Amino acid sequence: MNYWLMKSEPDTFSLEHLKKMPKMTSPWDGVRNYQARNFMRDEMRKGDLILFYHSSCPVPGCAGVAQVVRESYPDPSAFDKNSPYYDPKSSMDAPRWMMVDIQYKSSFNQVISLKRMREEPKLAQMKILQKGCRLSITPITKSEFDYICSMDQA
DNA sequence: GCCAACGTTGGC
DNA sequence: GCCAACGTTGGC
Repeated sequence: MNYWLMKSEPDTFSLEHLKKMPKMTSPWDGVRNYQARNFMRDEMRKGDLILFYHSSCPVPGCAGVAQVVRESYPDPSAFDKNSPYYDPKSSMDAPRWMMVDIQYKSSFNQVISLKRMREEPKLAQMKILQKGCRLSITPITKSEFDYICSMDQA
């Protein structure tokens, strides 16, 4: 099993939005970055656990946990001319963009802020903390995942 | 709103 | 294939 951190802007799609969806599942569409696509296409497996991270908001940080429930398939928003994620270079025959479906698991009692994460030497290797990292999906280790979950009790 | 950092594009 | 220009991300 793998562990991931996935960023979302809560104004657009928050963990609460995911929780309120029927069946608490949602397609993770609109990713238009090759590295992030490759992670979804090649490495994400059903059952993988996800730290759901809120970015571009008053308190950026980890809001809770979600899980991969469907492995990668073509992102239909790339075919939709009316979608902001439309990409004319992606076709049904040769889909360029892939996505997965994720499901709500749990919310932390309080957001584990980016500020707190930076103060933890054990988390220093996380890509999200590296200067200039803009990747919306990054792999994390089980120990990083577990450690952040444990910070919720502290 | 600013701006550093990064990915993508496109001319050559 | 290089690289300058551009657009986007995201913390502050």
